[in-house]
Amino acid sequence: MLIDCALVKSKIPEATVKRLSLYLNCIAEVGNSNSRISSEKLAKLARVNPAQVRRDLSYLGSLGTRGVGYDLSTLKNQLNIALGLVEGWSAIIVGAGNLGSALAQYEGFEDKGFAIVGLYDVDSKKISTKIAGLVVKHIEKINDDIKKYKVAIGIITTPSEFAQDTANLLIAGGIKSILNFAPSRIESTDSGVVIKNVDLSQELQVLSYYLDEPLK
Amino acid sequence: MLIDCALVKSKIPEATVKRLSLYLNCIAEVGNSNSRISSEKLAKLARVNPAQVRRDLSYLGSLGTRGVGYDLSTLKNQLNIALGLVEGWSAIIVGAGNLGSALAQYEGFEDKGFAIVGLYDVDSKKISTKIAGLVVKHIEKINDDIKKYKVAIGIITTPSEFAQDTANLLIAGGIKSILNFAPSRIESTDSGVVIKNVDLSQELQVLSYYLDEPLK
DNA sequence: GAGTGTGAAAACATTCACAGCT
DNA sequence: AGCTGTGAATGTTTTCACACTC
Repeated sequence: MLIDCALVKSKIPEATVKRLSLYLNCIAEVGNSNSRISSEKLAKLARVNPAQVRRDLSYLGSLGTRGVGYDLSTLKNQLNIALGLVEGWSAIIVGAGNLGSALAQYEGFEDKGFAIVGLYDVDSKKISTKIAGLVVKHIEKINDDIKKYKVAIGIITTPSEFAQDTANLLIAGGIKSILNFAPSRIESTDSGVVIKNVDLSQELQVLSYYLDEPLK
Repeated sequence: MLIDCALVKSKIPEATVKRLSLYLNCIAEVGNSNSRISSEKLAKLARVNPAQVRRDLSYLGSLGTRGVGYDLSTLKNQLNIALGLVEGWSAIIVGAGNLGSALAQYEGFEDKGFAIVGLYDVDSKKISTKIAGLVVKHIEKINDDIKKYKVAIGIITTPSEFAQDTANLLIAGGIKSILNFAPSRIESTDSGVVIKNVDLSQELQVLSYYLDEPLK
């Protein structure tokens, strides 16, 4: 039997993908005087089990050195590659209110290789003002910009009632994935488009459960 | 044998707790002309399996009626009770920038029974201004307010470099749980305090993984 | 000696499938 | 007839424990 490879990339479990992103954040803060890190140290930073770290990283190949640990810069690189953060995805934000403005200047995005290339609204008071280095544009410019900047990701921070319409607009414009921060859930009208609804109050509700019943 | 009950509350799995919060959001949007909902309908709204819905809700007791479904208002009540959203937790926000302002007026919070009772900063330009009905106060007032309003939850939206100091301040003030939206991770200096680090860029990174490798 | 990489075991989560209630 | 509640089956994730490498 000859080949059975190349195209068969080992799928990384969803739970692991989330932690890879976590690991990247954890080591971002590690001083670069240390050029190495062990699974135990990383586990402590990420508050997970060391075996978990090793298992997760093993999906990226044999990055570590037995008896030594993982080389920090190699690890950063490989995590970035695995998560597709080296492609430099472009994203746009629809809704220039507080949440949109906050995300536009969120330190975490640019650091991770996401370029926010546009910020849109319908409010004429906001249009042409500058937020986090971006000029707010009218939403009707969106279609052109998606093509022009090859935008892959749309971030929705409009009021709830406009979230679905905005999503439809983005999908019609050819965007491939949407992150919705509005509190109402939105649906994809096109199965090729990935939609992620982020519920900012969910974490608070989960916290509430554990506050309420510490015995459980 | 006599008792073996009362104190023994059946623990709800973490994955279920998250979905309970999701279900609550889904049914919030259902018109109240319908007084009932079946596991199948709710499953469609939440995009999960109907059996999942039934299993999850069964942790709250036998809420449904066979052959009929779940009574909507009972369901809402029970979800609120299970998640501890009826205690009316008070929360404060530290950091009156865009993110803090966005959260202060986030529709999702008040709806879910969280009262934001304070908004703090150190910037004298912001102090005494009004955001979302709240007067921004200097952070040195925090200790008194935590006691006065019996604040259970602290929300951190400061720049990264001040997040840990802010957390320490909140913990010293007697707060029981912290939600950190700053992009750097913070640690608890007191094991009795629950800390949740929310990484707004994580969802984007996960999205990036799936954009990058749709084959996986 | 120190720390990775990974089979095998254990824990956890989801889904099926159907008995049982209304 | 319709839909819940739940044992049992299946699938996924975490953890253990140790052979193996540097």
